[in-house]
Amino acid sequence: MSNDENIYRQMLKAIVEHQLPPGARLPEDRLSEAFGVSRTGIRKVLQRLALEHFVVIEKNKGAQVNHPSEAEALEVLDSRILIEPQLIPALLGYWNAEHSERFRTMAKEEKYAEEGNQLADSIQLTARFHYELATLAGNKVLANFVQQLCYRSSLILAAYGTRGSVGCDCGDHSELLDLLDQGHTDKAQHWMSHHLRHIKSSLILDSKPEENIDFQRLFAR
Amino acid sequence: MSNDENIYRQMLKAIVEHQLPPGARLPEDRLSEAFGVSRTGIRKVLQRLALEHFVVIEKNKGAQVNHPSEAEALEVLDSRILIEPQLIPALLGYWNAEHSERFRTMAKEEKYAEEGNQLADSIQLTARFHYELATLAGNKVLANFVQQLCYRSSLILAAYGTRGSVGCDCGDHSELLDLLDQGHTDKAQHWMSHHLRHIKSSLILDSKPEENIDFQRLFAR
DNA sequence: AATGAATTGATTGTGCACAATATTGGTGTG
DNA sequence: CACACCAATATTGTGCACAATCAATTCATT
Repeated sequence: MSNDENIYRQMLKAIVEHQLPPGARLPEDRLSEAFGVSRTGIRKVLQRLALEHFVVIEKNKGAQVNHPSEAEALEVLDSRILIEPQLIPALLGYWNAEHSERFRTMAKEEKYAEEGNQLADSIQLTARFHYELATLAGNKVLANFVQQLCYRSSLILAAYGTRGSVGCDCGDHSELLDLLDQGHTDKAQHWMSHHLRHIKSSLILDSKPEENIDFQRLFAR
Repeated sequence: MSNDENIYRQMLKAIVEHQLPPGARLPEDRLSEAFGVSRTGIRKVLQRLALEHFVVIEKNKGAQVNHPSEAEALEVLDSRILIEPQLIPALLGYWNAEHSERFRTMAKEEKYAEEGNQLADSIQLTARFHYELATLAGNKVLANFVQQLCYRSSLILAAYGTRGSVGCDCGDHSELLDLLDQGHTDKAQHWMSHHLRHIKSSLILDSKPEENIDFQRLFAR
């Protein structure tokens, strides 16, 4: 694996696992000495992360971990609600016992990680479950997009999640696997939709003013 | 607008308008003197275009305009087929006479451009119609993705399109606007789906070996 | 004491130079 | 003549230095 790619993954991992909280500044000097490369390589990685909305770069002010706006948070979840259930029919065309086995293992590990309060593992496994499922539908373009949305969801949960819950409390992912094993397309789609809506509605949107506070309106006489 | 952004747009424009054909090499030196900036700025733009799949960068070999594989072409169209019709319900929630007016103008310009064989304008307007419609659905995350898919579709048509047709021959976009004006959600969704499937099926997939040409087989005696 | 200007320090933006790598054409040898 | 090896050229990869910009503190003035 190329060196850039390596740095990229480490930073992405740190962000989605909530090691680097939303809003954390990311000075190029510090990072360059941490990874032992020059600023050139760091900038490349930061620009990529910025395009994927994991960091934001302000001109002449540098990069910081993106703190998603409420609107962005809702839109990411809505995107998943629109796409992921739609992938189930294609997915079921390929579904077999081997896949079932693999995902059940993953769901178990995820459950243990959550029960054991292993935040990082729990986050990774929750995201992986969703985007590996998406990958099985056979469309790489969509699968990559879903993967990004899943990682962005992790970041969103860092900002707006109920502390302790990094994903879904409503039962666990094995319920979906049961439906897939039984070939219940409609029910599986419905489950997925409900599942994502549940996550969306569990976000704590306390309407912090965020950016661009409108003082005109706030202090209108 | 920042200088980088300006260069980015010019290059993207050149690619989607088929000025730079799929497979064209993009040497950094040449570009840097063309735009009057150093290679640093060019590399930044090229890396962004690579992430968005408009160019491909091979390590130590530089960048060239992406020549989408058949699989990629089909996946991009399938993605649009899955997403765009689903945006119609949300879209209709905001639809009004003003929008209708704007899009009808656009559809007319598009028609003239196509009849006048103004390839570049025709391509731009076709793409814009779709992604501005997507924007109206109110989800920026999805709208941006659709926009990318539309531009990638332009590139795909450069590689696999029937010469002369850069979009849709099955009637034109004003048909959709009629359905939207009448508030026929189902019919509008169906039209969009049909429209995109038509474009997909019009691709000429002649199974060119593409990359990694198997000369063994090609010149087998 | 409060306000505004100026200086300092830290950080990012950009160009340039050199190192690393791939490709092409040539050269020598079996 | 065929083959392998080597050299030359062109192009990309990476680090570094300097310029530009921003934030904060200090200083001067009223």
